[in-house]
Amino acid sequence: MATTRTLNKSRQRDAILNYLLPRKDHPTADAIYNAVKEEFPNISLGTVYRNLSLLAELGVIQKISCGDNSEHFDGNPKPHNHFICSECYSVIDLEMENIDFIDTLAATNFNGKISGHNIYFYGKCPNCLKKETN
Amino acid sequence: MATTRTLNKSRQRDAILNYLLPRKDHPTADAIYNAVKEEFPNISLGTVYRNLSLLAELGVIQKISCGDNSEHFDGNPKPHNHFICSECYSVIDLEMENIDFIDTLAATNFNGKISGHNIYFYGKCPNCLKKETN
DNA sequence: CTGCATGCAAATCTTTTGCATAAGA
DNA sequence: TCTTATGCAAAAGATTTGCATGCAG
Repeated sequence: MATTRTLNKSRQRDAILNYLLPRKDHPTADAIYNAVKEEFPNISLGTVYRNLSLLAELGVIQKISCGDNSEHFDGNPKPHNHFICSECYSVIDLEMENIDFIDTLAATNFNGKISGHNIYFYGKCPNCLKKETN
Repeated sequence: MATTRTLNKSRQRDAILNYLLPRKDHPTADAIYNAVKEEFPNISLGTVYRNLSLLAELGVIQKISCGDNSEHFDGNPKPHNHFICSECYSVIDLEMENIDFIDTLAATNFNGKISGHNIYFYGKCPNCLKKETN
């Protein structure tokens, strides 16, 4: 049988979500922990991790692996593309036209089933680019 | 001044590289460690990590973050796209036509400098797909 | 009440690092 | 002999987990 998951209301989970949803950057669990701690001084890192995992599983938020050895979280669950700065590892949403047709291109000569993709563009972010010009 | 790096020959590094280069899968550092240990019973995990990082920096191999909380390594340094199974997390090379033009699409409305991209397609790998049909 | 959620600490896992020694040039 | 590489163990980070307790339904 399928796992039945009944969610109780939780002030902590709400706070985590409220913090993350309006953000444009993509904080780590630890950053979220430190932010939410201002409202809930006793909240624990474990709770933050548990809720972030839960929310990601439910598809309410996204988990992003950008290669700096810690997961980042994105309050926007809809598929979209990211830019990761090779220098400072900041993660930025890219607003670009839909290119889902690449799934079809990828499916050629592949025996598995492709259901989507994540694209990480890389290079230098506006900030690092500016610093460099100095 | 630029950092001058003089590489000595190293049997261990060669063994790591020889193990990785012909592979089609994308093992983790630990998997590589266990494999190379058969030839060098005394090799240490630290040495494996040090050499993998070094080789990745030199552009001889690639480091791949696929979201399972450990880095995978790809003996093919040339840009190409990967498929990651949502179920078993195996990482598979995709052979598909070049779609580098998406960099240009992504650069629209973006103030940073885009120098490339990594695409991770996801879905079910041939193996998991087969099991499911049973 | 009954079960889900939390806080806390300990445990895991992955990766990095310091240091004394070994190997390469 | 001088520098780079290694092995080992400890350290550092990130994430997970066990458990007793607290809160929601």
